[in-house]
Amino acid sequence: MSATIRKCPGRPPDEELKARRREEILETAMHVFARHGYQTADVQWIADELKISKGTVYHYFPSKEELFLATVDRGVELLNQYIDAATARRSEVIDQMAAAIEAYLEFFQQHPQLVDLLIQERAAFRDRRQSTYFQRRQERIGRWHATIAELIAAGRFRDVPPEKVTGVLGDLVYGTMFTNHMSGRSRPSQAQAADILDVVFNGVLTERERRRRDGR
Amino acid sequence: MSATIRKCPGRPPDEELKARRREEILETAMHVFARHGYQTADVQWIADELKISKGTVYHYFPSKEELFLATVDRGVELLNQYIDAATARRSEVIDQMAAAIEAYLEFFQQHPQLVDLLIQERAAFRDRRQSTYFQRRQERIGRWHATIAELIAAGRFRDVPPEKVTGVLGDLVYGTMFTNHMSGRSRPSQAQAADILDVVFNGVLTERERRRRDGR
Amino acid sequence: MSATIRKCPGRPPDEELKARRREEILETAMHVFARHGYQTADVQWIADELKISKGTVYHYFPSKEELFLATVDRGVELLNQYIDAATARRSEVIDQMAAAIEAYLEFFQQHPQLVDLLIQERAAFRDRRQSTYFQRRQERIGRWHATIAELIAAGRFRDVPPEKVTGVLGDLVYGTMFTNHMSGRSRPSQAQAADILDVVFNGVLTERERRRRDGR
Amino acid sequence: MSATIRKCPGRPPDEELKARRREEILETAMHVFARHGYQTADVQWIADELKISKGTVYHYFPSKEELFLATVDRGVELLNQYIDAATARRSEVIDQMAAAIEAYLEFFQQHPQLVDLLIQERAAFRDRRQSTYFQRRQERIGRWHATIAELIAAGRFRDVPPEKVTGVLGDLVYGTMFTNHMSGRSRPSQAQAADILDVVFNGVLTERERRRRDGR
DNA sequence: GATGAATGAGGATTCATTCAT
DNA sequence: AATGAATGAATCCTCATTCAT
Repeated sequence: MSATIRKCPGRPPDEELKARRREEILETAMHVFARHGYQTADVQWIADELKISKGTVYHYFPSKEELFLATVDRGVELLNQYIDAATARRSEVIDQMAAAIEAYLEFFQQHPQLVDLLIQERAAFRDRRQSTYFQRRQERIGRWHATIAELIAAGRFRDVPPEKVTGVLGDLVYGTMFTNHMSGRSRPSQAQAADILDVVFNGVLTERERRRRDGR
Repeated sequence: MSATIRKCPGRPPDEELKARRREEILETAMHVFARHGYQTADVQWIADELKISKGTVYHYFPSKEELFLATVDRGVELLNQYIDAATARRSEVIDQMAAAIEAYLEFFQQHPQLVDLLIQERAAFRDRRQSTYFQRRQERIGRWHATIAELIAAGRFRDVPPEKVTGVLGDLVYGTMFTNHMSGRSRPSQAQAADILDVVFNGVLTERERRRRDGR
Repeated sequence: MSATIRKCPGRPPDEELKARRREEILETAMHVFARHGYQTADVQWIADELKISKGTVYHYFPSKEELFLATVDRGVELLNQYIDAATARRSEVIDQMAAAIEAYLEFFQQHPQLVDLLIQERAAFRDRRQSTYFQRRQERIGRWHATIAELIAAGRFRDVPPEKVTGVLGDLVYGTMFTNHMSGRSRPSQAQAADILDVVFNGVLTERERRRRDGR
Repeated sequence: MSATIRKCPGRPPDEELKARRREEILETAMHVFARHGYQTADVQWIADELKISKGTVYHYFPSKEELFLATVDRGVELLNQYIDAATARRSEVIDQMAAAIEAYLEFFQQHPQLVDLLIQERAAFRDRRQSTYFQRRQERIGRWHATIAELIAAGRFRDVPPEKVTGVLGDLVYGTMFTNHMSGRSRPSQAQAADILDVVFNGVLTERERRRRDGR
């Protein structure tokens, strides 16, 4: 299959098998780590579930720690891909923003394990590692700043610093997602997204009250 | 601080000492559990820091687990007391709401260990226990529903379900607090509270855009 | 039992028990390490032989490595004490020298485990540690240099550098002891000492040959 | 041996290549085992250093143990060849004896790994195997007994049992060589040989003292 | 022949908990 | 009550060896 040039004798390294195995291990590891926690989870359990030996797991990942971190990386990567896909289906910017929020909540509802992985990451690597989630968030937030700046220029958003908007919205979806899972709340993600957007777009004050407060 | 001159003979049944010891242990446990995590933290470390023996810790708490949970309970209790005190200082309802949000963020900024305790609680007792934080939140949220209903009745808040408001606000402050600590963000809690209130009270849309969307 | 001043309540640390246990563990460890080798030996085996738990062994020694090194130290210490005791029983210097050699060989014949400990030490800690044996040898060799200088001054030893004599003799007894154990040779230590002394004192050449060679 | 049809085209049954490979593996194994010890050394490391696969190593040697023992054998064989070559260059018997001692010390100074191999052999195979070194020594010692008997007959050596002389000399060079490496002593092997021969040939006592002692 | 993948037994160390004093 | 000693279950990782290709 692989068209790699081999020296001559010997079993050729099967790159495809390697990638498949890696993926299988990561998938299983996600469930195991999410269910039992990083510390409690035994690498043996992951091996057992895949019907491979513990040694094989260590063949693909040098340590339990690396395996865990790769699992988190993969989770966050999948999340971002999901959001990007959803966003790409809309043309209008405000629609894109709404789609992103909805996709975000939806993804976590479909993959609740990721929430626990994020918690485990912090719990176990508190001082050794900056959160994968926030690292990626940092890399991706810029584009939304630009979008909001456009909306302000177009007179559609109030003239507030774009960082204020992304900050509040980011914290809000993050808090919503966490609260969902830690409190066992289950509401359709569409409805949740709608609530968020209603409040953040329109505010909760009546127009009268808003004017009254402006006047102060 | 403690003026106890204790010596061997004839000790009175000193219930107060007992309570003080318990409190000291909880205080130390909070730091140790927050810094090292529930699983990693060694009961010996807590004993060492207090210059008592491990056996003594087990005198006051039947197990590491109970000690940890008591530590979390105490943390959440202190948080709520802090919020209540701040709220009590205002008479106007909207001001109270603002004060509560500010106090919430302030408390966690002053006691970042509590954030980690909440994470550890979930990480370690994922399926055995409902989160202390959300349990208490549940008990306390009702009063805010009433408040908001009043504000709606008074024409100051738009007529949306009070649960929508508390839901969004609760998730938002929770997410803000978590993000602060997990991403290392440090912004004065007053400014953060102001941002939150500006967005949630006034929304981000301009009046023109809001009308446009209403028309749709 | 122990007259130590105790702070107040609590079980007093039993220093005597502690020392006894340490000694017991070291004694057992010597046999186990000598028989099975450092790497192969399981700390559990030492615990089993003493009918204590592995945890207890780790209570007294922080690691297998430290336990092993303490075992070697103790062995070399006992060797030196044995030699010193034998030497002290003689008044004449040449007799003392002979006694030291005999005691040296005797000790190793009685405690063959120590030979293996020395080998294991080198085998396992080749580059991390200078040999305990040679460290102590270094500290103790000086006194023999002085003795030999006296013998030369008294016209009893030929005028050769004392280091040459201690060097050759040291290497010779070391080699003899090692050879005994590595080749399974068993000869009474007295006879061996006599051979060594005969050769080193008198040389192997006949007087005629010696003169012939001097004349060259 | 196996008559398997080989894919890669027309390689001759190259027995020479096979021998060369074996030799390369032994050479590398010597360094690796000497540096890291038998137990610690990983067969993978040997393979890595040779840029071959672990499987190939197992092609040439059935087990780690056999590989190690072959390595020791080769080392002792080279030692003996070196000594024989040096001895062969002298015609006079006492000169041959001196040359053998010098060559012995020289070889170990040039191949310090062999010392560690000998130690490792004992450390790891304490009770399973008699030392390769002493086995070969046993086979070769006879010729020296004959030589010494001749020297005694010729009136050049004192009339002592030849075994006493070979015993003391053998132990002495062995001890010297070990001490060199275990204590980090570095002295030119010629000087060391000279010291050994001076003491063993002439003894350390003065003639007067020798007579005094004979008279006792 | 040569290789890379897979295996799984084996061992040091930790630490919550118990208990005698 | 307080202490320190003792316990032993629990778990990560290594690595010699086998084997399919």
